[in-house]
Amino acid sequence: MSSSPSESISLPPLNLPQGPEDKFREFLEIRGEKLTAPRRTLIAHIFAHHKHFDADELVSDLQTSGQRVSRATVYRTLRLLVEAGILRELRLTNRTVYEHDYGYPSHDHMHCTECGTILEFTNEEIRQLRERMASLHGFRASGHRFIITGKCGKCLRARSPRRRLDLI
Amino acid sequence: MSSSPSESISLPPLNLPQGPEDKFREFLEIRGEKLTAPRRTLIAHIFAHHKHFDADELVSDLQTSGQRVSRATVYRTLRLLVEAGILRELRLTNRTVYEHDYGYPSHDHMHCTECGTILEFTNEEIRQLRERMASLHGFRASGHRFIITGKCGKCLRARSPRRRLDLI
DNA sequence: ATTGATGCAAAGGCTTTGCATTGCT
DNA sequence: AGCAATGCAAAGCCTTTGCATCAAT
Repeated sequence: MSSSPSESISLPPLNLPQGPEDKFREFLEIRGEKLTAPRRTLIAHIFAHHKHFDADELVSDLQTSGQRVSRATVYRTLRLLVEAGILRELRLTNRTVYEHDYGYPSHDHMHCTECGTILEFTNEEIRQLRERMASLHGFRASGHRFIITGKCGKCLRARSPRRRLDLI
Repeated sequence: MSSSPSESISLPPLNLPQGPEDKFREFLEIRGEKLTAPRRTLIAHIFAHHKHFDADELVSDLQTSGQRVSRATVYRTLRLLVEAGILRELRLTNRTVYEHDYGYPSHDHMHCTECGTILEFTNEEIRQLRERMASLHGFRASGHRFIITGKCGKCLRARSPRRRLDLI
């Protein structure tokens, strides 16, 4: 068996100079806003796991774990966390998911159109390419999205099962 | 004055072995479906201009030009055109736009977060990188999205106007 | 006290769908 | 005739917003 996970493959975290909550507090303070209880609940929850999630999953996960934050607040807070550079928003074909940004190495994604798995990978060339292309066109890049779509190994194997007997 | 256009910069079209309508007819025939009058209206309209557009623009552009196709049919047809590989769907931050795919060279995008301009560019390395990354992770790539976000030259100039007098 | 945050429910976009009607082949 | 497409209006998602209430400084 390979060790390939099924939902989202993580990269090793960076060493955090400060936790995401601190970072959020700082962000809010600058804008004269507050790190309230619901917001802390959310950030704690989000950083307890490393996975891609959408707003709805967040709401129901919270409910499951006994906590509760209103849907409106979840949406409002997600937006803030993205603005703060703590979460990154990823618009996939069917849904919008979020992932950790702060304290996590920059990376790109492969998205399996079959099972929905999101795989993360890093490659330095992409950023270089982006800078090169941007300056070539008078652009100043602030970010990029590079998403490879296709089928993951698991789905490829499932679809064309290449039975053992054929190999005899 | 530079020659930079404002809405979407086009690449030179490829030589079409068959027109987009033929391609669509072929696609539909295989599925036992029909190239009807509304569908022809749509495809003619879409390929009359080369620009990025969203569903709503398409509806109103049609109305302006006296033609009329119901919103439902527009949505249904757009979906078919994407399935047929004739249009490509691009999910930007705020809206979903479509662009010509069939008969048009493959390319990537820069998206100005300031004015919304979409700029197209080609670069061979991206595809190679994509294949390399995919096989490295047991993936079979079927496509990719590479969107560089930032500010276009025009907006950069507008923001920091660097007045002529300063240069004297 | 004052300012912002929360929760609720309502409102909004955008997109899809059920269904009766129309139109091809 | 028979099957699929259209148009309309209604329904569905997901997300945002108005507003009264609550909380924290």
